[in-house]
Amino acid sequence: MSSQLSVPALQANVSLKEKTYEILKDAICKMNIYAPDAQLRLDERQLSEQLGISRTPLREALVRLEQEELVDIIPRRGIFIVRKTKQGIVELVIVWAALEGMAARLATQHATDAEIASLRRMFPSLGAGGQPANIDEYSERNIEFHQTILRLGGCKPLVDMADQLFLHVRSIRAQTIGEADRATRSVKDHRQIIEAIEARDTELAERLVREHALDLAEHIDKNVNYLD
Amino acid sequence: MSSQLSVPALQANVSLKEKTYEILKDAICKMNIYAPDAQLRLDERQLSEQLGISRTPLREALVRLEQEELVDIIPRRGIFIVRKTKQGIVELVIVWAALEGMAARLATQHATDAEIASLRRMFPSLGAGGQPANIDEYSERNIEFHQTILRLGGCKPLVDMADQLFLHVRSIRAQTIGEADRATRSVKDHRQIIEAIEARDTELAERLVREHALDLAEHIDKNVNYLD
DNA sequence: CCTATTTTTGTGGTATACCAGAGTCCACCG
DNA sequence: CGGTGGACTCTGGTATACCACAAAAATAGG
Repeated sequence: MSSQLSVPALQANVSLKEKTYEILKDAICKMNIYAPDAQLRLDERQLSEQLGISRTPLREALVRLEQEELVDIIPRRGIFIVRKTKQGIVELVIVWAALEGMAARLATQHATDAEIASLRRMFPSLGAGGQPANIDEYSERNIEFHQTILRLGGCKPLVDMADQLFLHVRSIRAQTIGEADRATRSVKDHRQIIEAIEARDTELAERLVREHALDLAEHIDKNVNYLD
Repeated sequence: MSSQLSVPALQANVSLKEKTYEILKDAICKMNIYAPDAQLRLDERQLSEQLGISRTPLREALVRLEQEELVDIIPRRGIFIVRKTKQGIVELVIVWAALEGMAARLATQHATDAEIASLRRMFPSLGAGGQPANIDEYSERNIEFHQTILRLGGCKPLVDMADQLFLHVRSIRAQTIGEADRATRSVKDHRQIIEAIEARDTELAERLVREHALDLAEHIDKNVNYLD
């Protein structure tokens, strides 16, 4: 037996407004807000009952979500989950391209060799011909890859802002990643990006990362039609 | 007499939490938070009295400010205006470089000639040798110039995020703009940037804008010491 | 006189009650 | 039958009272 008293964490010192914020954010991100029958309206009183809390911390959580443009609070009308338009999502991806491009730039200048090497460990299971064996795993690795580049830049606000953008793009991502064509191309792009960063080629790394993201933006613009 | 009934606007439909948010944001941005004797602590109850409102809308305003990292709410300790570190500000300027660079890129591709021409009207009064005649006016025009580039990109989140960053950098900006040397150089940079955008040279415009901003970041890093 | 402990006080956190405006529905009137 | 007016209701907005925890102050013990 352990000689230590192990208590089950008991993270009670996080406020209700914080927990509520996390729960709601999670719930909104996980639901398919583009389904035709999606329930976009949130009822304060009903929600507070479901959560077993009063309206006060709930409202503070909602204020945060409103600021992140996840919900829209219309006085005396209601609280609504925001549906992004296609153009809105495309614009967010463009911003992402700018952020990740800058991160890649910084990574070539400041990241250690060991950090850069970690990028290579991010694609373990590729089938013959270089396509990903498992699409779900690939999707996870893909996200991880981009977040790692952001992190290697060593610039915290860059990471934070990209994470924020990611929230909004997540819902659409699953739809675009499915095409085997894009996945194969994506793997190739990623290899080139890694090589550029390894070579400390600042300009090339930035350009490749930016173009990779802008390519996604263009793809969404052309091929996603179930929005709007 | 006018044939139209002119009502005095009556913009009463903005909530207290909104007004409070604006007022506080403004107040925080205008105060010198780096003064040694600066009062960084905010008292909820005292503030609500001063504003003539209850704590509820005030707290909702504070939640927003916390999310923008303008204040830090520490449970059962207090609410504190956040002092950015020098490195923190440098990082924000780096992000800015990424955003404005992307905006310049987009501007070369999508902005109309008329829109681009508006950039030139932004520097009316230069003395002999190209230095700005009036440092305050120059500072205003400078800000306007950069915000215009952001706008010409035609990508709303780019503008919004840059505005957000601007809040945090504003306090330090007045300090760095003063040096005549930098101002002269800045004017030259701006002219080159305008020319690149006019020539629709996407790569050059992006590079010049980025380098201009990164140059500011470096300058802050090297020459600003009254922080920390 | 110093230190350890208890008490007090002050802070943000939460719950609740009430308010005001917008939308809805139905009765009334033309 | 149709349109209009008004009451009703439902929503978020606001005010207020109370709670829990932490820091500070007071006090007891050495």
